[in-house]
Amino acid sequence: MSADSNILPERYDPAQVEPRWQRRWEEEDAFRGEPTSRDGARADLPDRPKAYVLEMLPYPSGEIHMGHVKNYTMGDVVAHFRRRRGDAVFHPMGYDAFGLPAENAAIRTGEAPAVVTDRNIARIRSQLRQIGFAIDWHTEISTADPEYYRWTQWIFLRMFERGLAERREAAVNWCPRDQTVLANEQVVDGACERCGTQVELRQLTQWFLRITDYAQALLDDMALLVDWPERVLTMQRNWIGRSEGARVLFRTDDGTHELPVFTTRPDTLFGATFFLLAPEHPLVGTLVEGRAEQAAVLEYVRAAARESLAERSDADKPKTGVFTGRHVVNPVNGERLPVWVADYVLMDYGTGAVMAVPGHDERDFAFARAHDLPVRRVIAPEGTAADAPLEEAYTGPGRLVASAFLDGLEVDAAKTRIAQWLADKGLGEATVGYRLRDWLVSRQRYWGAPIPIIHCATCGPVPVPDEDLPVLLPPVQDYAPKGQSPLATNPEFLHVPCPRCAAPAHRETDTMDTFVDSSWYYLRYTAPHLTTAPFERDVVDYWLPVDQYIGGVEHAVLHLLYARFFTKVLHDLGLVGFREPFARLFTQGMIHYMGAKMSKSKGNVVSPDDIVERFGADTLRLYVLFMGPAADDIEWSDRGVIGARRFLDRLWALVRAVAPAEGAAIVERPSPDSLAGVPDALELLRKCEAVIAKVSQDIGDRFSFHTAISAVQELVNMASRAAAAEQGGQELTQATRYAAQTAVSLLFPFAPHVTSELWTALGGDDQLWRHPWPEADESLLVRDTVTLVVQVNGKLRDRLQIASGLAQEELLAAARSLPRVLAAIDGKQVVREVVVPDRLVNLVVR
RNA sequence: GCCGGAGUGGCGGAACGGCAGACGCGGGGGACUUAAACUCCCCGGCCCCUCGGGGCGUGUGGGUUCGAAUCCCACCUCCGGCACCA
Repeated sequence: MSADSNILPERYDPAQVEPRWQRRWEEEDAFRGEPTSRDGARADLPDRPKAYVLEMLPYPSGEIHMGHVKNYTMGDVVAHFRRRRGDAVFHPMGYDAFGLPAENAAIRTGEAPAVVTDRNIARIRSQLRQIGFAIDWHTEISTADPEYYRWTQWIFLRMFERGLAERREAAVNWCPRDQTVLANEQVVDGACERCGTQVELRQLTQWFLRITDYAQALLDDMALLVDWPERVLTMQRNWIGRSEGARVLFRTDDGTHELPVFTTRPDTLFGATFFLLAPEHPLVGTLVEGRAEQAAVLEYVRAAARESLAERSDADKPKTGVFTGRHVVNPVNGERLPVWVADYVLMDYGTGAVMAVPGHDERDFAFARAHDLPVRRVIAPEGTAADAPLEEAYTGPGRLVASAFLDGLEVDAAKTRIAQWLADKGLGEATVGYRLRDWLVSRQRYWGAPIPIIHCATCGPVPVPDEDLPVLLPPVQDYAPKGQSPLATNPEFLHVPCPRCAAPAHRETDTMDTFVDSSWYYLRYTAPHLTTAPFERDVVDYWLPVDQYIGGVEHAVLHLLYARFFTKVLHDLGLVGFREPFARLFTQGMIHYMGAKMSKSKGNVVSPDDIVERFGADTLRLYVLFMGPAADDIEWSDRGVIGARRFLDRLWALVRAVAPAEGAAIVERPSPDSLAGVPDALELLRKCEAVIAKVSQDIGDRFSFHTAISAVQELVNMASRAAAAEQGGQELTQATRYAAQTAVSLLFPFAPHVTSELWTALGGDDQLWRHPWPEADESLLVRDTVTLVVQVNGKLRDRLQIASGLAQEELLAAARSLPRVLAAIDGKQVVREVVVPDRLVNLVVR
C-alpha cells in the first residue's frame, strides 16, 4: 500500500469517479441536441450529417429494469459513437406516462394518478442520470403533460375532420377486469394483454381510427424499411394479413336483399351449396322476421353473443349453426342456396357473409358434414375423375369441373376468368381483404388523454375548437373503473354548450388508448415546448426519420404499426415530409434470470441500482452489452458482472502503469519505423489499429457490441502483458501507452465515466465525449508477415509464418518443403494446387 | 398448418467460403500469502499416442466446392408470430 505519485488512486472506485463526471457533463450541457423548435427563437439547423438515436420511451410504472438499461445503453453507445464521428446527434428521452398501471396504483393507494406518475418519473429520471446516459434533458417530455396531450388531441381532431376518427357500433373486445374496451392488438390468445383476463365481446359504440384505410400503404412502405429485422416485418405482414379475392353479390331469392360476400376462392363459385351469415350480421333479424325459424335463430344469435372471444375463435370447436328458412341465389348459376347462421363466420372480416364451398374449404366441409348439407366437387387434381367423391375438402391445385365456362381451367386462370365475368355482369369484382381491423382507441378509464369531442343532440359529435385545447382531465372523486369513464362523474366537465349551436350538450368522457400518445412522441421531441403547433415541419423534416430506433420486440405489432400509421396520416395532412418514422430498427432480446424472464411477480429481478452500487454504472453498462448478441434473449450471470468489473480494474491498472506520474500527455500514434527492431511493440501497434477498425465496424455497422468489447479486451490484455514486460525499452513503452490510450478512447461509449477519468490521467482533456473517434491507419492493417495455412486435401497440416505478398510459386515451394506436408503427400500424386495469396495453400493428392 | 429465426465446449458466445472454439464465466494446476481473499502465470472440445504426433468433431442425412459452422436440398429439435380471416 505504498503512497505513490500516480495521479490515479491505486484502486478504481466508481463511487468516486461517476458522480463527478455526471456533474461535469451537466455543467457543460454536453449532450444537448442541436437546435430544436422553441417558441420564438430558433438557431439554424446543422448542416452536418444528423443522427437521431432513439430508444422506446419508458412506461413510468415504478423504476427501470435491466431491459431498459440494456436498451438505453445501446442507444447511448450509438449516440456517443456518432457524436465523436462528427454527426449532429439528437438523443432525447421521455415518459409514456398515461395508462392503467399508474391508475391502478392510484386506486390502491388513494393517491391521484398524476401524483403517482410524477413520483415514478422523478425516480426513473434519477436512475437514468445515475447510469450516465447521454440524454438531451432539455427535450424531456411526458405524454401525460397537458402541454403534450393538447397536441395528441389536436392530431385526433385532424383525423376526425378527415373521417379517419369515427364513432360507430361494433362487436368489440371488453376486459371485464379492467372494465374497458381493448384494441384488437391488445388481445393475446383471447385474453387482455395487460391483466390476462379472458376478453368478452360486446356490441358497443366506440371510437375507431381507420388504420385499415392505410393497410396497403403499411404493406407497400415496408420497402422503405431496409434496416428492420425480418421477423418484425413478417409479424406486421401477418398482422395486416392481405389476401386477394373477389366480392360476389348474392341476392335473396325473393330479390329483396343484397348479400355480398368476400371470397379468396371465386373459382369455386359453382361449388357453393349453402350460404352463411355471422350471428351479428345486421340482416339476420330482418330475414327471419315472422318466420317459423325466428325463435331458434334469435336464440342462436344470443348464445353466440354470450361466448367469450376465446370460445368463439376456437377452430377445433364443432361447427354449429342454424337454418334461417331463407335462400339466396347463386349469381353464377341461379341455384337456390339455403342460408344458415353460423358463429364461425366473423362479422368484422369481409362482409360478415360467406358463400360455403364444402368441397374445397375445410371449415365448410366440416359444417356440411355436421348439418347434412351437400358437398360438390368443382376442382379435380391431375388423375382424379371429375365426379370422384370427396372424403375431405380438397384445397390443392387442379382443373375446374362442373363449372360451365370455367371447366378445364387451372385454379388461377379460373379466378381471373370468374372475376372478369362477375365484373362484366355487375355482380362483383376482384378485390382485396385484410385481416387488420380498425384501431379501437376509446377507453372507459381515467388516466388518458380526453377525447376532444362534444356530443350535441342536434349537431352530433362536434370537435372541441382548437383554441379550447387541451381538454384537461377533470378532477374526480373516484378513479375506479365501473364500465363507464370516471370523467362522466364530474358534472362541470360533462355539461357544456355545443360549440356549434350552443345548445346544452355533453362531453365525450372516454379517454384515448395510451398507444395513441406514443404514436407521435418521436416528433414532439423536436419541439417539446412549442405552444403554437405539435412540431415544425422543417425541424421534423431535418431530424426524421429516426436513424436508429431501439426497443423490445414486444412492440413489433402494436406501437410500431400505430406509429407508422400516424406518420402516414401526418404525411397526408402535409404536416411532415416523410412516410416512415423509423429508418432503422433494432429489437433487443430479453434478459432472463434463473431460467425465466425477469419480472417482479416471479421475484427474479436484479435491480440496476444494486449493480450500480456494488460495481458501478460503467460495469453495469459494459456487462449488459457484453452478455451476448444484443438481439438475443440471454441469461443474466452474477459472475459475468464481476468479470466486467475485473476488466475495468485491469484497464485502470494498465493506465496507472503507463502514466505513472502527473504531467503525462496524450501521445501520437508511433510510426512503425520508430518501433523497428522491437517486434512486440510493432505487434501491439498493429493490434491497436485492428481493434479501432473492428470496434468502429461493430458499433457502426453490425450492432455487435459484445464483439466490440471483446476486441478492446484483447487489446488491454496484450498491452498489460507489454506493460509488465521487463524488456522492450522505450519503443515498447511508447506502443503500450498508445495502446492504453486507444483502449480508453474506444471503450468510452460503453463506460463513459471511468474512461473519462483515465483519459485525463493519460494527459487528455476532460472532454473525451467530443474527442474525435479514432481512425485506423489502413497501412498498419496490412501485415508484412502472415500466417500461411497449409492444407493437404483440405485438412490442416501445418502453418507457416511468411512474408506477405509472395508469389504463388514461392508459397507453393515453401509449403511443399514442410516436413509434415511431405509426410502427408509421400507416395501420392499431387493433382491440384490451390493457392490463396497470403492465406493458404491446399495440395490435392490422390 | 402457414410465415420468420436459431441449433458450435460445462455455460454466454466467436469465426459471414480458408487455422473451429476469440473474449468472458466456471473448472484444474502454479506463484504470492502464516492462511485465505484479491491479483498474476499456465492448462482446459472428444478419443488414441511410442509425447513427435494421429483420428474425430459446429442438430441429423445428403449435395456443391480444392476447401463448408458458413452455400444448397431433405429431415429433426427449439424459439417467436399468425391461424375458424372464407
